Amino acid sequence: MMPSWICRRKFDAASESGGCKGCKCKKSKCLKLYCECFARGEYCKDDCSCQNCNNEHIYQNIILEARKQIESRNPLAFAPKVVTSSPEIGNDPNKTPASGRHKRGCNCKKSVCLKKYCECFQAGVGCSVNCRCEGCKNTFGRKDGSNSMGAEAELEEEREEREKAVAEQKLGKPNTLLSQQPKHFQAVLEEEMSDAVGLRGSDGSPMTCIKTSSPNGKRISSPNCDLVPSSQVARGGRKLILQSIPSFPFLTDHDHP
DNA sequence: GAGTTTGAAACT
DNA sequence: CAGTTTCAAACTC
Repeated sequence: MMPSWICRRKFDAASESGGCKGCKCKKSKCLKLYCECFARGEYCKDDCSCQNCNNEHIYQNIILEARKQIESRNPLAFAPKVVTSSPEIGNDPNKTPASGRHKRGCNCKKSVCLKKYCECFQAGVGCSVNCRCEGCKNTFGRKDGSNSMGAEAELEEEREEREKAVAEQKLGKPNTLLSQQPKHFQAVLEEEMSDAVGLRGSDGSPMTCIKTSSPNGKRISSPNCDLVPSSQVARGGRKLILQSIPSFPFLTDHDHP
């Protein structure tokens, strides 16, 4: 039987779009971040068509080992990738997920951040200064914050592009683009999120959080930057609260740093 | 449905 | 740690 907590997206946020389709892993045994289920902190499920899957309840120990290994490499590997703004946005047509940002940013070169290869676009958020993308055209927001055209024309163009992109996504497969992040991975903001998720102050100047960058350009944001300092109060008195990140339930019980 | 493209993740 | 390989999703035909 499948525990009810598995793949909540299937039952709530993505219930309309069928966004949670399950993985199709063949070689990773669903024990690496390549596996979407594993990466989300979920067991594989009936929808999956994976092979040699070890991401099942009966392999708890194996999963635990795999997680430890991955976390040893990147402690934030299972942290939410995207910090979205408050849930109410989903109900407000005037607001978009672009208010959120992908924490590590993307590294797109050819997709110009207009396809779901782009993690930012896929999550329905704009690119940010965290991104190292080339030719960014992310319709949810570009990393250069390009409002150079200024004004409403730009906004209108972006809106059209976004709608077009969303429509295209919807045509073939169910669109997960705008689906909510798993609720257990969702960040909640009190008041409003600062621009670019704490990367900029209200005056647009860079925040003081330190971003480290690893070789090959991959960045690992500092915990202070990602999770907001202990005060949890960003400049301007805005407060960011990351909700708990319970991945595999059995792991959260006794496997927590 | 099969094959290709893409970029993250993993590896050396 | 920079470069390369592997991987699976997204995409195209």
